[in-house]
Amino acid sequence: MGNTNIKTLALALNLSAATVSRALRDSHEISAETKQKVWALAKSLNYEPNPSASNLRSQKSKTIAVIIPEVANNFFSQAINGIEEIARKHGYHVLIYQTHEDSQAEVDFIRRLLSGRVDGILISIASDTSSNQYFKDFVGQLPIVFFDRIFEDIDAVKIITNDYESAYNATQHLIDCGCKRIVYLSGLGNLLTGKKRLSGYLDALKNNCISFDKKFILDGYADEDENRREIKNVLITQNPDGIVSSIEDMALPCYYACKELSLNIPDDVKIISFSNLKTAPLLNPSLTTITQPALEIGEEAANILFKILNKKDIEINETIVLKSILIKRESTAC
Amino acid sequence: MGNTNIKTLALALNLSAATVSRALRDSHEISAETKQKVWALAKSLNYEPNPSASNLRSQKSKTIAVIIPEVANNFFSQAINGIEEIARKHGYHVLIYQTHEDSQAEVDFIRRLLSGRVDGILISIASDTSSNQYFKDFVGQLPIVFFDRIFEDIDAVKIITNDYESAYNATQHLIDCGCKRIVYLSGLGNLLTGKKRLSGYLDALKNNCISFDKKFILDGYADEDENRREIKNVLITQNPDGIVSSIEDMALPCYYACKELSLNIPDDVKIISFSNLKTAPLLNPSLTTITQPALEIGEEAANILFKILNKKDIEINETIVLKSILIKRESTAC
DNA sequence: CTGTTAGCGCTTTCAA
DNA sequence: TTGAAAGCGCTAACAG
Repeated sequence: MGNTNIKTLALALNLSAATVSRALRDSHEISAETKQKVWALAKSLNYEPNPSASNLRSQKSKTIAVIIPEVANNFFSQAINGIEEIARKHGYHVLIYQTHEDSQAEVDFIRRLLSGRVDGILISIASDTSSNQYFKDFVGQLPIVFFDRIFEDIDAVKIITNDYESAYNATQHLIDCGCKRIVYLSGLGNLLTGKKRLSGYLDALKNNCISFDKKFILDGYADEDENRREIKNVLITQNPDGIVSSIEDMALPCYYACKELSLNIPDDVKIISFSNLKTAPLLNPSLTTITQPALEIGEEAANILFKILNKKDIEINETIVLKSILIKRESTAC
Repeated sequence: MGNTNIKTLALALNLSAATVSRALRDSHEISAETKQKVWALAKSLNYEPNPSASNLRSQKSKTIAVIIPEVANNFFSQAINGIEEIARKHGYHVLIYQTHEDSQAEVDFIRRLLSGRVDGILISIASDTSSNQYFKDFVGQLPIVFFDRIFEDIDAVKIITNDYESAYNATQHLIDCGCKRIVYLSGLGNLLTGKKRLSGYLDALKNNCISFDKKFILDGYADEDENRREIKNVLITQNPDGIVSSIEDMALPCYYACKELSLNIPDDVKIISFSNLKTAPLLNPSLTTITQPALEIGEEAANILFKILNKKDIEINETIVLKSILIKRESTAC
């Protein structure tokens, strides 16, 4: 909108547009004197280069896209924070796209982004996404880094957390606290994340010779009221003394359900949940949490993307695993 | 990146670039037959128009910028959610910029955005921002809508919440519950938001003839540990029976401080806080909250911006006030 | 060290 | 209904 452009500057200084352009980019083939004059005028006129023109010419957008299920989510908003930080350092701009777990929206976003609007993509795939076929087609067209919700067999860098281990440790923690009947609140079942967490839970049970009934597993992720009813039902019929919640959104209805049934937490039932709600364990010490390093995941993902953009050599289908933090209760066990 | 462009299509179809361009935009001066051919080929080749070229030519970016203090904040992430939603509906893209409360960063972002990178800006100003002079200069250069953290005397649309009323009601609520010594945890003191909240608190005290000591007001927003220490000190020296926290980040250290001093909440001290942590009042019923309609604020702000962009007539310095929700405890009072 | 020229991909007169 | 041509603002060969 600032209507001063290179031509304006060139005209005012009796220089050619090319010289002005070079001076602005601090080219070594321009005299110090000329540079000073150009910079001074540019500054006084609040000149800002037109990005469309520059991008069109250079075939670079200085912009990356972040495609995620939701912004208003503790994990993703922290990840964006990290991403934005790193992008800023590199002088890049950050576009945000929410899929709301809709894989069709996801595909549409990506297709539109293949037009040169961005130089690279950071993505955490929708839970709804069933096939990686589409992704396989477009990986290679544009630098892309998957984070948290990834495809396992795709030719791209992936950043994940140690979900199997975390779920295993969480379950082991409950077992160590004396739990015998441990219910698992499932979520993101389609995704690797969800599968790994489930395996961790199952293996911990198995390795401790704790009996397991498939009724201990409750699939969720519908509406909250329904989840609460379902959980209540499990609490009544299975009478668990421990609960592992694989997603934050299930922990809360679980908490309510316990209250409704006058089950004391953690005396009657111990709850442990994956959650990036920083304050959860503090506001309510009975809710032990496994927290993913969301900020670091965002930073790492962005750093890798910029390495790729800068053509530093990168193992192109490297998988980087960061560690979640298990926050236990301070005082009494669990 | 998709290297098919209008020229490719034109060549393949024995048409001119102009005709293809018109066909793609469904111009009425192109025959149905030609349009079909163009569309078919475009689809089969996954053609996507190059936005830089299109933007350069049309002087429109189909992009808006959101400038906020932090993404990883319950209020702002929900607001972004609303903004992204509306932008999507209009076929617009959303750029995110975090100021981290640094007004210099804020100014830098805006200056760079005046280059045509975006068609409009949605902003919630940094608490650090002292003067609106810079903003006065650039308002008018680019459509801009202020939300939540605004300048009062600036010639632009502003979306805010009823902060005075909310703080007044919150304080009144505590008074109705029998509180006599009500401490106020301050934040965002530079901003209108902070000032209004403080006034609401003060007026409620005054109108109820409740004694007030300036020691009842605690300024915060440094590091959390220090806040906790300060609050602890106030709890000891002022012996309050009620606390109004003007920001979410002060409520938590306040909660800790009470615990450390073995003060029972809400029996000894009742806490009420501004907060967009959806689960706060549920995880811990003793923490009553005033919740801003963050999603709606985002939607409203974006809607107004698009009205401006579409040149619908808009009262250019209209101020829209949305209402916060006071979530009281379900069971016993306060 | 600086200028001339061409062109990135698209849209839009203007002319046919 | 279609085409030719110009130009958005910037950059990069190439020439001097």
